[in-house]
Amino acid sequence: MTHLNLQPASEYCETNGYRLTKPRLEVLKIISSSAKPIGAYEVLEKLGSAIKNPKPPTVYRAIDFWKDQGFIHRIESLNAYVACEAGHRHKGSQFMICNDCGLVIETHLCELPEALKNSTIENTFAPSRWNFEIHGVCKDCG
Amino acid sequence: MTHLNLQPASEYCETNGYRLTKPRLEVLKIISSSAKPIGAYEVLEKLGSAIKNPKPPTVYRAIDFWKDQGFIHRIESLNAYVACEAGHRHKGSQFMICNDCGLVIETHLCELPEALKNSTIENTFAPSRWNFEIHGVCKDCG
DNA sequence: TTTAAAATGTTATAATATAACAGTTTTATA
DNA sequence: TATAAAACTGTTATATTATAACATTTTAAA
Repeated sequence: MTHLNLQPASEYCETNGYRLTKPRLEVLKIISSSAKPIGAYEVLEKLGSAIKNPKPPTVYRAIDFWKDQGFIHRIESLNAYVACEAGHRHKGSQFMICNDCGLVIETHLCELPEALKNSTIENTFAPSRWNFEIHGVCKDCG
Repeated sequence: MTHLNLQPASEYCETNGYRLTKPRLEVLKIISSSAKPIGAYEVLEKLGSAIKNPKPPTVYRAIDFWKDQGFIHRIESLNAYVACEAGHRHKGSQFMICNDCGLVIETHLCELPEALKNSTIENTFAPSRWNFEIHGVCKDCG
């Protein structure tokens, strides 16, 4: 268990009129408890101990819900999901992914880096969301 | 057809002792000719007019080959592939993806942006490759 | 308190990707 | 130039990831 504080999610649902249902709660627990990004079908397996014979749509719905609300992120290069470390909605995500041990470090930027901002302005492109995935080797593996 | 200059790829193979086989050539042609990122199974369909009854592994092998050599990139958030616009190997990719029309603009950075570099150094993480995908709206759609 | 909205349950299937192994083509070397 | 090794392709099957479609249940609102 890395960081299992479900209160923000719970409060968020309360405040915004979303239901904190059992599938949602359990899926968030599973993803938040995972030290590493976790695949949807691994979540599904684990979900089996809280919910009787769950099916893929149950997992994907909950994943989509939390993703939309910014509580989890999808690591595109791994087809896997991680709990957001920031605990708030943000437009962009940055991850450093260790190719050796699978550790993922989320870094926090509130803005697009200048170099990219400049290039988007040059191209007159209006960015709304972004996802940066940096692969490499973490300090323990390096 | 956006930019169908196959000579660099051909020369690259020549120089490095790789074979420019029919499946490789045709797959590169198809991806290079596409104005938008193209999915593997769409490549497979198109490949049917050059090669008799091709199968997924044929496409994926060629895709993996060109990807490894840096001639094409995978857009992770779209499960699709584009020809590299830089025409050289580079450690990182940056894309701006229009959510309206699907246009993808590849931008060229030789280095990680400072803001990210700093955060990787802080975390003592050694980056080797990266992929940045920025979604938004292009000037024609905006 | 019934109605609408939100959410789940369930079955089936779509979309993306790879494993495994036989066969072929090319290259290197004897 | 014969032959062996390496690189590459062909083919069958299947794994992995994700969603469509529709019936049912739960909750909130009128």
